[in-house]
Amino acid sequence: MSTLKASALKPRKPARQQRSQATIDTILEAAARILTKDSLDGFNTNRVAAVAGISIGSLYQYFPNKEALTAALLLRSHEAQAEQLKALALAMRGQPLPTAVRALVKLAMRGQWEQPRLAAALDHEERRLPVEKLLRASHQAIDESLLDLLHEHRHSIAPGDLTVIARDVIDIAKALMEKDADGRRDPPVDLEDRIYRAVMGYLVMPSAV
Amino acid sequence: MSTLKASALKPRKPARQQRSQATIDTILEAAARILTKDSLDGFNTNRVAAVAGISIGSLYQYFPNKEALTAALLLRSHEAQAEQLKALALAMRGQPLPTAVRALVKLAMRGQWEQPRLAAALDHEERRLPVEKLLRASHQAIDESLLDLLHEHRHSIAPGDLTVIARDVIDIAKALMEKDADGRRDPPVDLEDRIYRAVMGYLVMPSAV
Amino acid sequence: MSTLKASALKPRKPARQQRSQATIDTILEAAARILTKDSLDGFNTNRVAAVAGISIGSLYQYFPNKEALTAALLLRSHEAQAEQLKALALAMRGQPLPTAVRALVKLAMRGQWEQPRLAAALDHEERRLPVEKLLRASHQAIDESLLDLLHEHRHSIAPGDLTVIARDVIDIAKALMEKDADGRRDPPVDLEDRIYRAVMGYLVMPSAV
Amino acid sequence: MSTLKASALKPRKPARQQRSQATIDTILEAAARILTKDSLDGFNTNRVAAVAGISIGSLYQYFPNKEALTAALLLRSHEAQAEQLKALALAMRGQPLPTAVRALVKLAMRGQWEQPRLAAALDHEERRLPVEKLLRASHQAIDESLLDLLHEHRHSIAPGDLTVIARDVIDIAKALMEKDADGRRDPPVDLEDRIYRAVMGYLVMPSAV
DNA sequence: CATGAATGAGGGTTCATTCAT
DNA sequence: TATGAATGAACCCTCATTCAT
Repeated sequence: MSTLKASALKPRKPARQQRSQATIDTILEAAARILTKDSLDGFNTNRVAAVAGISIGSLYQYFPNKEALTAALLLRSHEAQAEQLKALALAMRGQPLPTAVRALVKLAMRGQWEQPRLAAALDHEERRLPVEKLLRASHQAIDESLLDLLHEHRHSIAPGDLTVIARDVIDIAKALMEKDADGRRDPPVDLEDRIYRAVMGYLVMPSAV
Repeated sequence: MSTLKASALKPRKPARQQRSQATIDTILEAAARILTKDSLDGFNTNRVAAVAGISIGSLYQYFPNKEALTAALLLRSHEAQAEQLKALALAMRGQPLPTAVRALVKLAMRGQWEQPRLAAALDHEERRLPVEKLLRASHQAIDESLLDLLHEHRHSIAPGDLTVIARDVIDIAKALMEKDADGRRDPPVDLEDRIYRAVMGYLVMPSAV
Repeated sequence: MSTLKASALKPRKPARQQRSQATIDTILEAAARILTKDSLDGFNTNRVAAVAGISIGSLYQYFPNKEALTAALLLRSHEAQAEQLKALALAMRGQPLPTAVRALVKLAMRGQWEQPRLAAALDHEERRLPVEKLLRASHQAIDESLLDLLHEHRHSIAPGDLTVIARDVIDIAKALMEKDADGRRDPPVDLEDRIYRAVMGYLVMPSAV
Repeated sequence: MSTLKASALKPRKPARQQRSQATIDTILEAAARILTKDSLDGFNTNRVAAVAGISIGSLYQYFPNKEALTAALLLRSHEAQAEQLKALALAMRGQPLPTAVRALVKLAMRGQWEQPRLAAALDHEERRLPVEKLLRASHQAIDESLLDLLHEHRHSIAPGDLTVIARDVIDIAKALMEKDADGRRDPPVDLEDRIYRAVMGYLVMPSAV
């Protein structure tokens, strides 16, 4: 119930030296590994430091508190997604909408499926922490790529704010994946088709009756 | 990281006197209130007892551990949903599909919107706890009502396992609501339309291209 | 670490009515059963009441606190032992010492072995609680029977205070049994012989070199 | 009634800095002091930490749970005993049996008498906890020393498995001491003689009539 | 800078005992 | 008298965070 200030989420130092950056990466990878294997249970700073092979004191040298560490993880994940999406949008230029959506779904599944617990945990933390400002740039980049992807098909898409539509599409895809990902080792064979169906349906269907 | 056994989630007593049942209700209401206001942070047994105005010992008379309390909350919520859905399915018999879907969306929003944090917290806990068996009956009832709702329109719906479709529809609706519900006081005006669009789109769109 | 007063160990009422006595017996039997199966772990008043099939309130009607219940159990056990010993002493009159000691060992083993956990728990509690006064009569009766048993052989026994000798004999026998009884289902075949040997050795051996 | 696993009894850290080892010693000494003064009542982790002058968190850095602390105490005590016994066995080589037994009794009394409640508590916990594996080495060392002590007198000792005999001897001595040690400040004057008598009697007396 | 020992507030749970019905 | 709901002190234990070395 502790109230957090967005300002507390910034990493502690600019880390201009490459040794620092390497340590930070090690920490973030350790954190990601723990979340991947154990979800938010078992995700504590002492454990992260241990898995990273550094002392707990060092961890706090780079992150002023646990939330900042989580936020950094979140930022990293969003930046990676933004980048992938950007590449995808570029590659799909000139392709028909179904092809583009298929590719989008595949991308989403690749990211989410490999580490369902990590993805779910990050999602959860994104809601809990005041990270809006921190992630704004990534969110915008993601929005832009999606707009880029959708804009050339805007005439095949039912009317509506394309940005909102883009975000909804992401959330719909995530929801279906999270549900099915839970404990399983492999995704159900029909999952990709169902997500495709949901996304395409949403895009094509007019919202008013 | 503690591993839980499903068997530990059962409530403790059959509650013979009505005083007991009243206490149980008080506890569950206190728990729900805390989750509504503070989400999972601040949801601890001592606080629940304090808010309920009872001693911590009393809480543990009725629930063998915190998880059992959460599970009871979960069960209660699912049972309520199942009941509402059943009534809805009955009322929508003979109505055209769009009308039925509209009604479904309105129902979902009413449930979710009033207590978005509670709903999100319960969702999260449902994934974390081994409650499958406990909730099986409710899940089945929900499935049946949805099937009931969809079956008469099966010819307007793209082919696929209707049960899977029904569940996906629920998840899609939930996802859009959770995202928009987060901190806000009132739902965005267009939310209902967007959910309707997503659900109808999923129902109508064939999954294979 | 609570300090106990011997006066707190008395049962609450004289229990002149036979219904009361029956309830008391039920309670004591439940307590004994729990100690037999689970040792001191799991020996709590609520559980005793539950196993006895009465309410916790009723239990406290007959025993002012947990210690009083334990004390009653202890008394009962000592009284039974005293009685058995008395009978044994009588039966062994005129028998040679080895025969008497054999019989004594057999008796001890019968009592101890059947319920090793109960016996150990009671032993432990006897040391912890201020029950000396309460058990004095039983202790005296036991001493007397042992004296009775030993006195006619006093010329075969090494010199020393016969009462002290009698008590030591009991403790020696108990020690060997408790050690061997621990988890096993059946006593080692040689246990009786070893106890016999220890007891006879102690009796016959002069203490000074 | 909680079931314990032997694996949970290991200490937590290897204690790299000497500060750690000092803390561990402080903790163990505090624990021993509490058991010495108050027996198992009042032996709780918070109190141990308080008496040790450290925080409760520090205690749990070194011992994963209360049982592990108890086990460490047990191990320490057994190791000390093993060492003393070894020295004694060495010193008694070539001495007549009565001399050796006298020395043994004196040693046992010194250990037990000074801290009768500690000794009794440890005995009790040794039965309750799954420490067999942990203490195996110490037990073997003790057995060996006793064998060493007894073997050269095997012709004066009644036939039987010398190891079993050695253990019985220990148990007999302990039993007499525990009984007499209870609350008293000083041991009864005749205690040493009585223990000597019991032990010698057991050694010399043939078990079968 | 790195280390890791130390801290202690916080939170889950038990169980002897009381008391209104 | 019996009942059993309610009480709360007492424990066990975790983990984010600090700070002396």
